[in-house]
Amino acid sequence: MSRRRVTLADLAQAAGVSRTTASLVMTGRARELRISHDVEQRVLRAADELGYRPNAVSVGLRTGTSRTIGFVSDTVATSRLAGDMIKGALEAARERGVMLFIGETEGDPELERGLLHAMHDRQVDGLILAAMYTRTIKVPKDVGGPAVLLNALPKTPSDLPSIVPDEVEAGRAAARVLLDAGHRDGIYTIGAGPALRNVPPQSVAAVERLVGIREVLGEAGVKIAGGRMCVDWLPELGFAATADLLKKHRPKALICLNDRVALGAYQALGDVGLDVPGDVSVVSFDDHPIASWIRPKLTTVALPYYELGRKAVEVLFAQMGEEAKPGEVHRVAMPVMHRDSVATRS
Amino acid sequence: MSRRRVTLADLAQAAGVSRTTASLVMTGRARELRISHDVEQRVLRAADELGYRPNAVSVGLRTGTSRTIGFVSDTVATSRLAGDMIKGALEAARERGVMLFIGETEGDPELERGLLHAMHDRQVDGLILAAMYTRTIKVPKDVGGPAVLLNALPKTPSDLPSIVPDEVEAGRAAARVLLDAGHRDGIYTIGAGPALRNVPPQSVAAVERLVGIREVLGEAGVKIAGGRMCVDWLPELGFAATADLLKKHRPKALICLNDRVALGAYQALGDVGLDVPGDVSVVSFDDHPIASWIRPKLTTVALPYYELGRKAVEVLFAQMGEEAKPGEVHRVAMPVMHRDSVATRS
DNA sequence: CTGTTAGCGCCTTCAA
DNA sequence: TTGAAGGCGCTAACAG
Repeated sequence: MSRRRVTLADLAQAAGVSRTTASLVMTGRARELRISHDVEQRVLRAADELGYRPNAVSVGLRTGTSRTIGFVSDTVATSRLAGDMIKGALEAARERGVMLFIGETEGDPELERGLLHAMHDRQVDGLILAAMYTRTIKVPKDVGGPAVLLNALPKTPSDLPSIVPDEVEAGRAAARVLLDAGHRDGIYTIGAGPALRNVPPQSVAAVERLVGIREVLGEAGVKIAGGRMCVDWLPELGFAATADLLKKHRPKALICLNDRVALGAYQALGDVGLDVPGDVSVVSFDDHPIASWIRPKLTTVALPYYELGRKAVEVLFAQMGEEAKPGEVHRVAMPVMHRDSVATRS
Repeated sequence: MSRRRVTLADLAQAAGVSRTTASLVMTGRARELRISHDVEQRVLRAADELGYRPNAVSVGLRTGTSRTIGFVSDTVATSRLAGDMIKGALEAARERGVMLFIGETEGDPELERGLLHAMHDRQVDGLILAAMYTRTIKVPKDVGGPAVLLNALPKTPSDLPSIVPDEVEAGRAAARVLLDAGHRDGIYTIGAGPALRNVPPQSVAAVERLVGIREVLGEAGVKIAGGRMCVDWLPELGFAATADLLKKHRPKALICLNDRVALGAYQALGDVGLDVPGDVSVVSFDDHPIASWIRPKLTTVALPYYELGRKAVEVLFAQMGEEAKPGEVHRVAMPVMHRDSVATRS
């Protein structure tokens, strides 16, 4: 018994019609072209029995379309945080009957060129250019065809739409969490700030979060008491920064610029016998898995990875369908995860 | 200026040769078929100038091969731990000039069928069937063509090769770490054990790790003092299990069945004022990122995700090339990450 | 050594 | 309402 795929010709023969007719029926244009109901059923039945499936490669060659999009990232696929971004993209793609190619550039322009070529060679219908952490990227010039930037903004003006988390609003939300809990003083930032220039290099998240924080606090007439910057948002550095802060100050609330930093802060706080949230409230950003693993569970403003991924393919499809507004920036809301690290002050 | 892709015909015309000749040159068979050096150079130059790239879709249709493999997982792509698996596969694929389709089944057989179809429709050259955590899976029967199981073993005998971490050896290694540090008693397991039947359902890792642990300890004439099982390896459950253990016992060493469990154990130990590793040594498995974030840094036997991914495509290619031994199981070594959670006993 | 010819499987005018 | 024919871009026999 032959394992060869059944082709349209096989199907046509089995149904006793021409290939054209079979094709028409299979592409759902039987009604439109007024093919007899009888013939239509015959074809459909034969297709079912033979297990006919159109060869996507052939269709691709013929139509120039592949129902495939490429997901190219610096290293997002491997980022433990951002697998959800792919998951979101994957699901949105599946809903549209589209497959996903993935590739990583490792930040190497040479690799990036190669990948983009390999994808174009395979006639991808569109491209998602993703970054592991939110930042500005240099848009490769050989992006032929529809593309969107995911978790990234173009370094130089570009027509490509961007999908990014709404970090400014997240900053506002974090500040509001503290305000709502009655905090008015003794608020310090860890990881960046308190001034806008004290941010890790390249990090748009840092400045935008800070902007939001300062805005809401400012409106409420509350001053940030101080802060410590970390060149990288790692637990060790968060620990060091917090330990250093504690040498001179007794904070009542910490806004950590992300969860890994917060983990370090927890450790430093613990070392000097300060209780979270009894003595010090902590808010953070990202909603990394550890946020709900550490004790007390961390109240944090979540990075909406899954939604970002979904949105990317939605925008990409809009892009592919009509002409979209060039360079539009889509901001995805960052939800607050209320947990146990913030105490109410009277 | 036309943006149309340069075709072989264009190239042939520009070089003043036939399409065949151009094709021969471009596929590197000029030497073999003794095409004049002069013509070869002319074609190569023209190709370079025109930026000719063969249309992979067309090649696919013609040759039936697509230089593409499919990576299908239950939900590994999104698993924060296992992004490295994809990364490994991605790199090994890139080295071979192959692209990766990815898809997730969410454990839904219906989705799985659909995905497999979609991939076959696109003529993938091979399939990687991956699981998020090591376990036995039901091999779908419509896997036409070469395929390998990644981080999974077939539930019923199958011809497909498997690539899995060498958990038994990992268990041995963990036990040796303790033995080498002079531990001879007061050793408890957390997450599973001490008996082989006390394991979370479905988890092959649990039983294999336990087997290795018991083997080495047994050989050294050391008895496991006791243990606590967790139905799922989560920090909370690790905490609860350890706290419960501490009500009755004073362990000198803990073998946690994975890092998340170990995190919970740390918390429980801390609560009763026990110091790691001063009072209690801790070894664990997985090398989750938190292992190096918590204090003291956790000594753990690493899950070789990256290597697993690489190996999967290596085996897949071997599979595609020659006939491989059916059903072979490839075990990838799990390296010990020596850190600070184990103290030497005199 | 190089060119001609014939498809791979499908879709799409154009005729019948 | 259906069929025949051509071609997407490429490779592989087979001639010359």
